[in-house]
Amino acid sequence: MKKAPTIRDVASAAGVSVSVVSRVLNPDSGPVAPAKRETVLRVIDELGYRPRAAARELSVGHTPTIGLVVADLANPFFAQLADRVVWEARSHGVQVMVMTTQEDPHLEADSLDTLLDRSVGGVIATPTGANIEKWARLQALGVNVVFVDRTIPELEDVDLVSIENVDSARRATEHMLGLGHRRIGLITGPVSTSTGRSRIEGYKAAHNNFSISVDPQLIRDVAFRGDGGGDAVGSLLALPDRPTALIVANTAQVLSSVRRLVQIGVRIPDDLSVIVFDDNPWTELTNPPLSVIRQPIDMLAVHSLELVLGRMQGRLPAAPRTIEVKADFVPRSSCSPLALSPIS
Amino acid sequence: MKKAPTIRDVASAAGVSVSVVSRVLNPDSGPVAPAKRETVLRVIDELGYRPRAAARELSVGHTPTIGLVVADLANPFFAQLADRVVWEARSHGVQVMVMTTQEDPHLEADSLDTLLDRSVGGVIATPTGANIEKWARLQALGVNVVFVDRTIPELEDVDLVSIENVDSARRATEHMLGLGHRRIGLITGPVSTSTGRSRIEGYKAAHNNFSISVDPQLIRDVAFRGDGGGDAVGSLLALPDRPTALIVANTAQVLSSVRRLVQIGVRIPDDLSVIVFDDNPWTELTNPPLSVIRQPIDMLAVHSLELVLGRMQGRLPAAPRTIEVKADFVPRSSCSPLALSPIS
DNA sequence: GACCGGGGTGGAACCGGTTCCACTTTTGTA
DNA sequence: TACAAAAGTGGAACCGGTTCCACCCCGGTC
Repeated sequence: MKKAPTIRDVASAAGVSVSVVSRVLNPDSGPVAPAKRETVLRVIDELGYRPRAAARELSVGHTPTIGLVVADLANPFFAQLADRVVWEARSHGVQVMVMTTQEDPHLEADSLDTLLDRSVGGVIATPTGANIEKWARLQALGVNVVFVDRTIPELEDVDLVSIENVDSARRATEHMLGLGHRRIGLITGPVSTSTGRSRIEGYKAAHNNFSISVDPQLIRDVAFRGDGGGDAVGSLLALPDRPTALIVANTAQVLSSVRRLVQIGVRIPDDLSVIVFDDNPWTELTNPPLSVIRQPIDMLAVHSLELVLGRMQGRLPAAPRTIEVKADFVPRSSCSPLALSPIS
Repeated sequence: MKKAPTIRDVASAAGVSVSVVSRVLNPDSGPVAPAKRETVLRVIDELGYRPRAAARELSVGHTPTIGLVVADLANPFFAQLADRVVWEARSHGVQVMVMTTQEDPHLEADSLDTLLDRSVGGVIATPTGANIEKWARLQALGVNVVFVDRTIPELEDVDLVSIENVDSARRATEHMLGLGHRRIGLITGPVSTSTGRSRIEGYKAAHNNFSISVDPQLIRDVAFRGDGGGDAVGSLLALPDRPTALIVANTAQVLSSVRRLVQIGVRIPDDLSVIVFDDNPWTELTNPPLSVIRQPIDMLAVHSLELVLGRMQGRLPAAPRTIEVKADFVPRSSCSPLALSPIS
């Protein structure tokens, strides 16, 4: 438990000044004679010296660190996103502080304070939708903010990386309509979120294209947390004129929804055609394998990191950027044409 | 982008010295007249002042931060563990830096360096098994290390939190033996890991209890990364005298293994009885639902955090602790008795 | 009335880096 | 050979907190 050597220890052991050691540590910060550089490097190695991040941070005013604020690591979508972001960031020499909000605005506010205290240069986040003034403050203090997956429309000047939500929902819906389905249930995120609204928009657009009117009863916007998906499944199937197809467009509620379908023994696709958002690893292990809208998580991670690092290095125009990546529709076996004359 | 106020700004705005502000910030560090405390708190609020973590860290020499080093966040087991640890830590006012190793010793070494640079007080990790001297160095520098799930036997004085690996594997095996199975495949982690060895030990113990000899061909220790699980499934089923039961005791390879089973159309449990380690959310959505050994992730998280925080606060005896928590066997529908006269 | 004790306060050193700047030495060129 | 430019170096201030310590002032005690 001996204490770690400091830059001054290195300097005196190498017979040079701290300035020289610092310049060896940070190439391009000034010239060092090759011979001394050698000596210093050797001493550093011998002593096992490592510069302390806090000291450097204090003096330069910021850290090569970004915050990643997601709702819930237990959700595979966020977990994979986090994995990719951490991984990509490392290859850029950037550390990531992962924080979870559990969709709770208070926890989100806490996380932001923490990140602020740590002087992170940027934040990648899936915002809960609240804390608008807090996000604004963060930006005012020079922290670069990139939202991923969802956004807060009230907030200007924020970069956004997401999938083409409207289009993805439209395609899924049109696929069902094309199979002859006319009553299509939609389970999506809260209308208070941008994704919730966009996906409903896509759903309606598809109906519009097919000149079919939309039954509002079939649209369920449920919270990300809790068991809203399962409950929505229950109540949709209890409808007098129950849907023959279901689109689960709420990533966090897919598991809950599918679990309920399995529990009540719905036969897929005979009783119900199903498309879910997000290609979790298990979606092809169910019986039958589920057709999915696959969010290209790698792309989301890469682009958001790109944006936040780009801004941190000031090599991006000031105007906020919105990057929408295409989501693939992966047909598997959970959708079938509507039987021409269903039992009625 | 105005710069954030410092403690000196607060001090002069409140008409007191920085010492007073600091004492207000850290109660118990000295007396402050109630009236001044009020003033200072008001000014802090007005200015939106927040102490910078780096400055404090530099001064006190350590941070209320721990590192969490796991193999792969995309694996639900680690993701949930991380989620719980982050969550629990926050309630103790402790930040968590999540790092992933992808089972790569180099990346692990990198992560440890980073954590060291940031002066974390403790580390919770699932070690790759390498970097022994690096772990030792970390400890020598006063960083408290707690391993979770697996350990490195060569390393003394490290706390460990894991499930009862030997016992869990033994119970799963005995369950199969009790159903009449005599050829039971085992897919487990590398024998270079403690979990790999323990689970093989349990498997053998069960056979011993039933006075049945073990066929080494049926034991496959495969790497955590890659597609070793699927390959092992393939080769086990290709055996002339193929197993009638399979235990997948390699958490990371469960998905790969089950995917292969589904691909080649093995009927479970008719063709093959199956038990897998780890109750991923999807294990009850497969057809049929899988019987699992459920690792109590919450307990693992709580205990490891408890240990690391306890050590950081110096309120634990010096001797290393090993905490083994019981894993539940959750029977579902993927095991059946061996048919008395199989096709032969 | 002298003395002691303690609450309350501010000055200043310190933590371990970075960076500016003044200074010396080397190098290159006329 | 002379002299400017460039390379190399070290001292010291600085980042923003914490903490030690000296000091003041007040009340209580003999």
